[in-house]
Amino acid sequence: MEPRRRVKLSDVAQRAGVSVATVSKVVNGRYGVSKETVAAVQQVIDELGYAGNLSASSLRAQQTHVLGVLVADFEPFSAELLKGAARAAHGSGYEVLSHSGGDRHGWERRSLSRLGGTLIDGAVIVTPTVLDTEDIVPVVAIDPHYGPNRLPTIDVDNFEGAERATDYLLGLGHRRIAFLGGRNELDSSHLREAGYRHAHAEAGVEVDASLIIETRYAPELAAEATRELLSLPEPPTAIQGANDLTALAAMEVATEMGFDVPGDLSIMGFDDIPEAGLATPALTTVRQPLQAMGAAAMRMLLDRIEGREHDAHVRLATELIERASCARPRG
Amino acid sequence: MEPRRRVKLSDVAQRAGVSVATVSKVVNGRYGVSKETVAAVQQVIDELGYAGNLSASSLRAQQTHVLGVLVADFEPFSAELLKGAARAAHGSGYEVLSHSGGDRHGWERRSLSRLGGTLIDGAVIVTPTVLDTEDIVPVVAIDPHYGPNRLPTIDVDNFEGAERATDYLLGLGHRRIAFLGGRNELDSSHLREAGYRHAHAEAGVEVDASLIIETRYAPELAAEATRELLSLPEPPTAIQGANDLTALAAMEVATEMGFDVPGDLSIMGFDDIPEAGLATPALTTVRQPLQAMGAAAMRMLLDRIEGREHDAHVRLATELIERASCARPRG
DNA sequence: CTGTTAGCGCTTTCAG
DNA sequence: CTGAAAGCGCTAACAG
Repeated sequence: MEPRRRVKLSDVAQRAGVSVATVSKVVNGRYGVSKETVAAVQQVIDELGYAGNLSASSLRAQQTHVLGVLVADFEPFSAELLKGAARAAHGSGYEVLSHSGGDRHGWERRSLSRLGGTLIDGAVIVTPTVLDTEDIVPVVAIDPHYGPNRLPTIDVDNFEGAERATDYLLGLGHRRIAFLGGRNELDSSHLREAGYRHAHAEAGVEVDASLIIETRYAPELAAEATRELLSLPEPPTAIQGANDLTALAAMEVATEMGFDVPGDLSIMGFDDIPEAGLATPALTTVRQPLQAMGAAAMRMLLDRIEGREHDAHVRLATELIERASCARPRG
Repeated sequence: MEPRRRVKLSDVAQRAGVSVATVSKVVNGRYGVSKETVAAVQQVIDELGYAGNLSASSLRAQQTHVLGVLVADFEPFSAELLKGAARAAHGSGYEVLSHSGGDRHGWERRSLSRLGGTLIDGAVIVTPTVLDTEDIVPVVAIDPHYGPNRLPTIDVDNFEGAERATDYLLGLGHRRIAFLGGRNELDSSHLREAGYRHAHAEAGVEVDASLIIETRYAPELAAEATRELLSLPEPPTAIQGANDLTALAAMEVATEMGFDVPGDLSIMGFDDIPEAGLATPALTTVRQPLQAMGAAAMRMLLDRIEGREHDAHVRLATELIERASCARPRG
């Protein structure tokens, strides 16, 4: 079968012997069309398998009943959030469309400009870094740059989560704990490092500054940093990653270099993406309830759009998930 | 800051003192604009943070450089495929947009009609059931209804994968193996059941027809079926699910009912979604290389669109992943 | 109740 | 090299 032409409103109109306006009314369930006409038009719609063109209708209509989940990239973290957001949208009468803006700076603003106002009626934005204010359409942020800001926000207590993780390592007896930082301009990243430092301070353990390296959440940089760390005259006995992907990269390098995890080196993550539990050894980490966060964000967006009251900021609890990548240091 | 108005092409044109046509040319890098004009316009674009409206441009232009990944729903299976597809699109010059059509019948055709031709230049469609032919825009199917059909397709050998899984159970000594089927109208589902039957035949073990129940890949139906199965006078000693979600639902019910998995009952899945490895006990299953399948589909789509030669059908290998949910039957 | 008309924001001939 | 004008497919007044 040759690539078929898309069937459009005018095709339906012509076949049904009515105007496009009438068909449009039928499609959108507007009043002011006789039962007979509705039936006749509907019949043709079914025959032809007509489904409205989203670009065209969104350009003209004020609402599309499509909500966006805007992410920098489809990686495990955002994929989990997406699952949760989609679940929360079920039965709401809204469809969900997810757009990956590509990692470049300003992706969130760009995505929003390109889709907002026409294509989507609102958006959940995952980890925006330059956007701190409502813009074009209703927006809810997950784990944004500046912590609770002018955007309705879903996040977790990053400080407390990281602190607890460090405490755990300290409690195991570690005294040289490296920290593979994220991106310092990100609030969540900053807070995780602060939690790490605070736990040390509380325990009266001094932090060796050379053990803190910024890896920008990039696995390659984390791998490189780990190589350096483990080549030190006095290597750390534990590595805490600013997120799971970072920790997992560290684990891979450590294993390659012949270190036994957790025998020679303990590794701690943050996020609890599915890959964390699947790693060998399974990664001990701080769980963010990602799907619940995605769902909460979607619910909040729906509340905004439909004019319901809602909190401006929802903070969910983290949980330390003890698996197999941390143990007491040797000796 | 009050909800800002979207900045449009005409705003840029006005501010730069040129026509919209000229701005459009600059935005799209068309020839026939003087260097000075380009620079001036570009400056205004940056100042205003202009980013073209996707609906509008897609309506007029023949290409959007956006590719769709069309799914019925964002669940673990499609989320994995999406990760792989997105990875393969990196650096291709195409953005990816994923749309969840909602589970209703005909979602794939509807999604394609709504987005195809205007919004997206091509699509990867996950598990289409009614679409078997090219339509509007280039399409690649992952695990479609009718097996290798007229659509370029990515899949795995479902028959062989299921057969191997059943063999494994048979090899462990199981003789009463229940099969929680998927949707019989789906080719992959059909083949998995056929593999299950064939393994029995080869081993000379008769299949008890009352042990085969169609659960339509719905966890609730799988749960119900499991309850019935385990209430039988002579319950099965193993349950093989048509997919992981089904198997996981069975595991949950079995555990609730006081059965020890794998002590009293072995459970086998299919797919190896992340949740399979994370379950307790970890699910033994047949792995489909989901991310690789998503990536292969995206590469094939890119090949089609850019006019490169490519295979019409790529079949990837499955692998039996032995984890902890299967053991020898008691006695 | 139905059709005509005027755009939505943008791209693309086609004149100037 | 630049701009005026004609739509892409659809919706929303507004007449009839």
